[in-house]
Parts: sequence; structure tokens; C-alpha cells
Amino acid sequence: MSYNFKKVEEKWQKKWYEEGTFNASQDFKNKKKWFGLIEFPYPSGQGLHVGHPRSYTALDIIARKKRMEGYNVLYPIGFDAFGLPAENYAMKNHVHPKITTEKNINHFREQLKSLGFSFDWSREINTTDPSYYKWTQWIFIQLYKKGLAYKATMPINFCTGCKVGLANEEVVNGVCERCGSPVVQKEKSQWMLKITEYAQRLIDDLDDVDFLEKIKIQQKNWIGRSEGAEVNFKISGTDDSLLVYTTRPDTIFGATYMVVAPEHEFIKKYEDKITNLEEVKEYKEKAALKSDFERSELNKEKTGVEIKGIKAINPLTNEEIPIWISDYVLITYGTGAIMAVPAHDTRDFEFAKKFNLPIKPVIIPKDSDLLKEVEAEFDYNFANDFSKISKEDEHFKDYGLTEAFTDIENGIAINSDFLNGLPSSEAIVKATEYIEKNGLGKKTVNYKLRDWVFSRQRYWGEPIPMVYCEDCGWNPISEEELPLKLPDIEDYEPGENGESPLSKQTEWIKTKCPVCGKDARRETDTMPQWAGSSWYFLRYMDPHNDKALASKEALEYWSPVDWYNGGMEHTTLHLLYSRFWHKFLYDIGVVPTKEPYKKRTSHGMILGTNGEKMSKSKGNVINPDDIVQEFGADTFRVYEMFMGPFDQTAPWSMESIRGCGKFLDRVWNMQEFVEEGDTFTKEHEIMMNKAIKKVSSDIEEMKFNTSVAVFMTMVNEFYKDKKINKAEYKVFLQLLNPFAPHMTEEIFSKLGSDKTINETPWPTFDPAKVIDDEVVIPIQVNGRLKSKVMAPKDAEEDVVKELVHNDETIINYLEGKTVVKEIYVKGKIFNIVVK
RNA sequence: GCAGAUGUGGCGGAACUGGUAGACGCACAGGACUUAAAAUCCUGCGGACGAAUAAUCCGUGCCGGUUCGAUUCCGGCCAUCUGCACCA
Repeated sequence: MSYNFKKVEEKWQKKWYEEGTFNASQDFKNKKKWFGLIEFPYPSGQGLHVGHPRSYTALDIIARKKRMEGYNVLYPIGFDAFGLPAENYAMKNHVHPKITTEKNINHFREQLKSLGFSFDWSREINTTDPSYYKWTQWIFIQLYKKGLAYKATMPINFCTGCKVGLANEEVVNGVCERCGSPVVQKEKSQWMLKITEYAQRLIDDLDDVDFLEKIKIQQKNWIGRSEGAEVNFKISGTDDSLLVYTTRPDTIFGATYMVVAPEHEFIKKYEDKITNLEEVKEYKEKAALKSDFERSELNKEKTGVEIKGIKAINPLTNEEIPIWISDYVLITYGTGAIMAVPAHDTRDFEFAKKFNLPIKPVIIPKDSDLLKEVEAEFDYNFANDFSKISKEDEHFKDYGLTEAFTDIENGIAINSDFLNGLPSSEAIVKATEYIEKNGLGKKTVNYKLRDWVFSRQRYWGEPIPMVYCEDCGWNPISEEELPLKLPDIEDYEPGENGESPLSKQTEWIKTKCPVCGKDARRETDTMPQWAGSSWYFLRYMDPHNDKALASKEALEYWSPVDWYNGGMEHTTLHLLYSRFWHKFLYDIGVVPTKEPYKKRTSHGMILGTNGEKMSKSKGNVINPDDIVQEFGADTFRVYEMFMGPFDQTAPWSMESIRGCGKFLDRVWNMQEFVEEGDTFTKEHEIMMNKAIKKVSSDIEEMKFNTSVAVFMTMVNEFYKDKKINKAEYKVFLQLLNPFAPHMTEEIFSKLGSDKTINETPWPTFDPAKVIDDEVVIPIQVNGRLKSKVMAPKDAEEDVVKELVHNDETIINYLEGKTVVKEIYVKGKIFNIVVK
């Protein structure tokens, strides 16, 4: 009786998808809800990747279990369909992206259905559908109205060969991914979203959600909060000053020069005073020509030019110090200018070495001999005479000044007047107080996070619903006009100088100003791919609503997403962007929760059989269709869950998947010897209870691989004496159902049941029956296993002790030795310490 | 450089809050069935020394520590992977 997976899988899929078995009920009042979410795919021409089902199967298992536990489950699916590949394909083959997208979606849908996922297909969404992106545009307008969307001139990646703006992922090692020409930065006026306004809340609210710790850490690192101070350095001979940001105000006494970024306005301001203006301007221009890649290239020599003719004054030492221009200072961070403390900053140290600038130590390691000497003499200013410190000087070694000393944990201030003798952490506080008290500057917080560049010079994206009028400036179109539909075009080539293809659609661009009614023009840039995915989970709650992005009632009931699984590669962009949008929607009263996702987990990547990342060029791509064809969906699902820990990478193995197929065949063939019986047999009772306990908790902890191992062990047990009864078989099938839904439903119905497994409650276990009455107690001597005895599970020490001392191996072993100590851990172990 | 993760048989991997290391699967070997092969079923399978399923020793990246007992805890290294990266 061999198993025909093709027939069985088709039968059940037809039943599920035609009858809408998994459509989430609209019962908003009487049932607990559970909303499970996976990252909706981009429908690429290559079809589904074997990596997609890993995540989808995992949450499908959880969703199926939750249904059996009585939850009203929402497990939806959709397509994130705007994006580059469709547009590039259109350029090459002159096929409208709409057509390729539709074709690809149809293919994906078939593939997903062939795997038996319990998605609610009645709620399928598509980000390129105008009824969907109407609300993406609506959210943008709300952001604009609250001042969170603004225009700014920002550099774009521009390919000198294709004359087109490129996305970051299209720039590989500084050249264009397609033609290999160098990529330069080109200034362009673009829409920006003020995500920085939410930086602090995006950090703080991580405390309230259940995300994997590594996800929280990555998000925090990305946001990059740092505390420090802004300090003014006077420009010598003027009332003006240069503002810097520092996280180490305790090192100001060691600031021996300053540096401004090439783009800093300072240069323009002092043009007439700078005596080497030509040289400075030349440096500035050279820096502008460098790409981001070149500028941040590793191990590169520092470059810079001194700005001659003006000096700054260190506010604490009152010494005149030089000002330099260098591209190691970034205009985008802090104030675009720094005070350089070469003794205690690695980059400043390198720069000072190269240009022979003074290096003045103001911190000393707390365990150095020199510190003891200094303390004994009560003279923290001993080194003010720098001529004494040279490479030959013994003291120099103690300073560790062959490199910058940056350790904040282990530093003591010296050469720093009122800070002398303080550990760095205290010195920071005291220095900051001093700065504020004396009007030199103030305490500040900085973030690495930049505002979100929201414009793309592309066709296949949501049009930005903004209009420019000569008199009124930028204004959003009226909300009644939404959606602003993407016009159908035939020429997908970019416009002049990397403009969007829409810039050539003269008729579409022409419009009236929404404020004054005069002739005006539309924005031709479109939104980035991240836009549609920043709120899609909300649309699932009420996907067909044309009055709002979702009804209040639906949002109240389904929010937040209970469990969101996705890849680590989306931790810093998609996950952060969607949290930002959600917080904004919360602020304007659209959504009821501060955070969109209660819980976030991640899956590991599936590698090729050679242990490398799957890629066409390496020829190690596994096509899911071939796998389903050869082994069936159930085997595919079981294998992907069995292959290793869910959150870690795992290589594909054709041999191992065969093993999973064999296991399912054995499950099927148990029908040949199943006996009548409506309770567990005595011999299987403990095993069944243990299995229910283990599988139930494994699923919640995503330890699917060990659940599959439990199933295999059980089957081996049933085969030992070819003994299983109907009650045992049924519970076994219920537990296995989330993993292998088709086969288990089929056997279940053949065993004679008026319900499908999907309609039965999840099995429960009896806590009293998960421990054997008799347990094996290992006996160790000096921590090494020597023998074992059987004992009742709650046996007291004296009982076990007697058993142990009657054990022949142990008697032999203890001969001629002295027992020092005996340790018994109830039901676990007996250890004898001997001499 | 910073942050995070990982390191256990030939391979993928188990091991609860410190308590029998190697569950389960793959590969491999032997056997049963078969004219034969495939499939299936049964058995073995970390290493050393053994005829041995007798005893002993070694063994969870390396070195050391705590403990009756360490894959697990602590300190110090090494290697690999993934993010980020001149963030002052």
C-alpha cells in the first residue's frame, strides 16, 4: 500500500482552498485572536526560493496549532510587487511591469498553494494594486501634513555609463552592477521622511516587545545613540565660534587642533581671511568627486589641508590651535566639525602623526606605574612640558602612546586642571557641567540614524502624490483624488540626468495647483520599495475597505501582529521603517497600538548542497517545484523543519530529504497494523504523554527539528512490535498534522472520523504521566559513569543507596577504596567520591 | 576596528535550570527477502587497545579555573560566519 502523495495532496489542497477552510473568521467578539505574519514575497521571475517555505512552514505550523487550540487565526499572504527587476525587464523587453508582475504572482500563488500553507487567500494583497497603494499615498500625505516629509538636496548614486540613478544595492564595489562604469554622487532634490524624530522612541519601545535579543541590539546599533556635548571653540580675533560635537568632553584639555568636513559652511564664511584659499578649495573639490565608497575605503591614508590665516581657541586651555579640513570628518554626523584629541582618538592620532600635529596626553591608564608616581607627587600636571616626552622617554611607554589610549573604563585624567585624578566617566560628567555653567556649550544626544531618502527616480513604484506650483510651492493632491495612478507608459528608459521615466510624461505631469488652481506640475519621482511593506500587515486586517486603510473595528481586534517571522537582513530597514510608520499612525490616532509587532523571530538561510549561498552563477539553486514533484509537499515541509535549528543557516541535502520521505512512508504504512482501541495502551501511555508535552513546547520555541526527531522515535517504537491502536495513531496524527497536513488528514479520515484534524482540539497531556514509574539512575564514581540501577521515580536516598551498594560492578569497584562522600540527586544521578 | 552568533562523530545535528555526551536522520558495513537489483525489514556504527556486546583510557575548537560532577558556569586565547563601519 504505497503512498500516492500527488493524489492526496491535490485532494486536500482543493478542499482547503475551494472551501476557504482557513479564512479568518470575522467573529470579533467571542474568540481570542492570533495574527501570525511572514514577510510577503517579492514575486520575482525566478519563482519561489527554497528559503521562503522555511519561514512560511514554521509559522504555518504555529498557525495550525493555534487554530486547534481554539484561536481565531489570521495567517495572511500577499505580494510586495513594486521593484527593480520588473522595471529592468520592461526596459529590455518592452513588456509592461504590470504584466510581468501579474504573471509572476500567478506563478507564486500556485507554488505556495502546492505547499499546503494555511493562508487566508481571501485576504491576499498586492502593493501595486491602486486600491492598495491609495493608502500608501494617503499615509505619505499625512506624514507631509505633520511636517515629517520634506524636500532636501541629497546625493544619489549616479552611473556614469547608463546615466541613471541607482539604488544602493545596484552599486557593487563602487561600480554599476550592470555596466561596470564608475558610480558618482549626484546632488538631487528629494523627498525625505523624518525618521530621526522617532529615533528615541524606536529605541525605548523595544523594551515593550518580544523581539529576539540580537534583533534589538542590531536596531539599537543602527540607530546609534550617543551622549555627549556640543562645545563652542572661539575663532581667534572674532566673536564667532566653531561648534563641535564630542562624546568625550573630558578630553578637551587634549584638543590640539580642529577639523571641519569638506562640505562645512565654515570655509565659505571665512574665504577672505583664509590665506591658502586655493589649496583649500582644491581639496574640497577633490573630496566632492570621490564616491562614498572611495571615501570610506578601509586602511586608506588620511588626507587634509590646514586652513591658514585663522585659528581657534581651546576654551579650556585658552591656547590657539590650528583648523584643518579633511574628509575623515563627515558633514552628516554631529556638527560636521570636531575638536581633535590625538592622544585619545585613533583617527585623530593617525592624522596628527601624518601631519606632525602635537599630541597631548590627558588620560592615563589607571594601572600604569606612571600614575602611581604622579599620585605620589600630587602633581597631575607633571607632563605639561611636552619637550620632556619623547619616544626615548620611559614615561612614553607607560602612556601607551604608540597608539591612542581610548579606554573609557580604565582612564584617569591628568594635565586637565580641575579634572585631574578623576576616572574618565566622572570626568565626563564634571567637564559637561563646567561647559554648561560657563556657557561654552551644552549636553547633547546624537544618532547615527539619518532621515529616510524617500524618492526614487524610477517608474515601477507608487507615484508621490505631490504637486509643485510656482506660487504655492509643494502641496499634496486632495485626498479625494487618491489613488494617484501610475500612468501606463511604453518608454521605461530614465529621463535626462537620471530623472524618473515619468519626467517624460508631459501630459501626466501637467496639473492644477491644489491650493490656487494655477498650472502646476506633478512630482515625477516614485516611492521606494520599502513604502508598501511599511504598513501591509494593517491591510490584512481589512483588505477590501475603500473608506480607510482598515476599519477601526478590525484594527482594534487584530492589532498587534502576535508573531512576525522574517530574515535578519530586514532588521534595520524594513523592520525599523515599519515601526516608524506605525508609531506615526498611532500618533495621529489611526492604529491602537504603539508597536506593530508583539514578537519577532528570524529564520536562518538555506545554503546550497556545497554549503555556499544559493545563486544562479554558482549553479547550486534548488527549485522548490522539483522537490514537490519528486517528494511531495509534506516531505518538503518536514525536511525543512528537520534540517537544523530554525534560526541558523543550514545546507541543503538531497540524501536527508529522502530520509524524511522514508519516515512519512512509515507513518502511512502503520495503517497496515493499526488495531482498534480508544485509549492509549499501558505500554505507550508515557511515550504519548511525553510526546504531546515535548511537541507542544517545541513548536512554541521554534525547535521544530527536535519535534520531528520525537515523531521519528515514536514511529520506531510503533514498529518495534508492529503495535499501535487507533487512539494512539490519531493523537500522533494530530501532533504531526501542522508539519505534514495532507497525509495526516488523509489517514485521519481513513481511520474513520467525521471531523478533519483541523477541526479537532490540540491534544493535551497528563502531567502525572510524563515520567516513568521506574527510572534509570546512573551511578558515577568520582564523576565517571560506572554502572546504572533501576529505581522508583521518587525513591529516597537510602533506598537508592542500598541498590547502589548491591550493584556488582560497584562492589567490585569500591574494593580497597575509601568512600569520602556520596551525592544523590533525586531521580537523576548517584555519585560516589572515593580515595 | 565595533556588535552579534557559531565551533560536538565521516555529515546535518541532540543534550531540560551543572547530572548517563553523541537522541533523531544521513552516509557506511553486515544480514533477511529476491534469479538479481531497487524498495522494505533487522543489526552494528566517536577514537585507542581488545576475539569481545570484558576491562581500561582518550574525547564537545585551544589553555586554565570553580565543582563530587562542566558541551553547559568563570577567565584568557584561536577559528569561522553575519551585520555595521572614519558616527568624533
